[in-house]
Amino acid sequence: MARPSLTRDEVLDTAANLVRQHGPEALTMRKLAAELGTAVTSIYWHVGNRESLLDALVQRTVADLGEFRPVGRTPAERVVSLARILRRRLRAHPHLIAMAHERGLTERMFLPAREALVREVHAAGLRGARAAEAVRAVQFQVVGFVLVERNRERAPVQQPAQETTAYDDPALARAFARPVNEERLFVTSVRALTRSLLEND
Amino acid sequence: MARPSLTRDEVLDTAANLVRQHGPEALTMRKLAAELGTAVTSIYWHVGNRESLLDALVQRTVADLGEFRPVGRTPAERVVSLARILRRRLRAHPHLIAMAHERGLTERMFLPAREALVREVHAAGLRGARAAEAVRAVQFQVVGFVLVERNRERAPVQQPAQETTAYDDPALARAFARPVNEERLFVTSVRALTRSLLEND
DNA sequence: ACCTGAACACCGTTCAAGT
DNA sequence: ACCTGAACACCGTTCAAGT
Repeated sequence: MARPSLTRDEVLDTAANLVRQHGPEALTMRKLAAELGTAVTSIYWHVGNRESLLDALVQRTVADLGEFRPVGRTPAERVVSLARILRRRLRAHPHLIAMAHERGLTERMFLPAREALVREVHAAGLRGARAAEAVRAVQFQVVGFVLVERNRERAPVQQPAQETTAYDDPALARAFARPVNEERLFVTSVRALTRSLLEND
Repeated sequence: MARPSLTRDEVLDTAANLVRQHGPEALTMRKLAAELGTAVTSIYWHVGNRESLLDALVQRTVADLGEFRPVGRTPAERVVSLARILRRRLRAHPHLIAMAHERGLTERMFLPAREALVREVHAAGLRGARAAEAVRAVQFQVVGFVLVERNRERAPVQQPAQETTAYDDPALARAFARPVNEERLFVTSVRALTRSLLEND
């Protein structure tokens, strides 16, 4: 006993815990079964297979990202604030990003913020296809940035990358030698992109 | 016989072929050994293990990306052209992007283009830390975009994503319903980012 | 220096059988 | 409707033994 009846939610919860603590590669059907105190095969009845289990995990997490309340006085400022919120929320689930990416669910990750972004782009005076393109540009930018950034974190040695070229610009060489300030680079990038996109020329 | 002596390069070549034809997940040590006509364990002598084999594959491919010759009259135009070249080269190796990413080698992918980018940013009048930041912003943008884009291609059903919200902008709703024109979105994004970054204000 | 087969410790998944 | 154990078809890797 001690196991009244296995539910799909229980499977998902336990799986989510395993992922949170040891990463997605540690989530094997057999370990999960052990954790749940059931036979491996029981899991299959509830979630189909490993792939759809991970899919479900990603979807649940993305759905839980919460609401997006922008701050700032101009639409551009508010877009930047939305980007920062989305980045922070995604980074709060360290494994989500890679998991969603590996499962082809990257796009899902920026859907929660889309509505809020549309509102700001509208406020800036863009409509129709032009507005949609601006929203998509920001979405690709934010999610792409977070993907690259997360990747750098778990990157290996981070070799100096044969910094042979001198560039005739010592300050630039020093800047490249320093580690990247990601928050700063992110804000600079999003601000630069947004400024151009929201210009009504 | 028929196998005079196994070399590291031969292992890498055959592995690269397997990946090109069937994707990285099809590259198992056992299949590779069968393809090579050797014992599985021989491979280990030459390349260490599966992980470093894939690392070597990524590095070799990235090193083969070739030179970057920008076109255009203004630095901004030339930066955009560099971004397009890099994107095209990366997309020419469909599995490279995901492989590099999964291995924490994402950063490697944009090193070949860095030197050329620095030149243009210098030509635009930026120096030092400011120039380095502009280069990095473009690099993150390009690689992030390609990551997101590649991911969308192998994405599942591409569910309409509960397009419940009406937005009060039918043209925008239609734009979101249409598939993304990625080349166009890419150029728009890079151009927008570059324009702001290269402004000397 | 290079190659081998056997063995270990894992996987995900299927399926017939149980209650 | 739900759970089980046994079995299948894979993996990557190690290691002692060969030449």
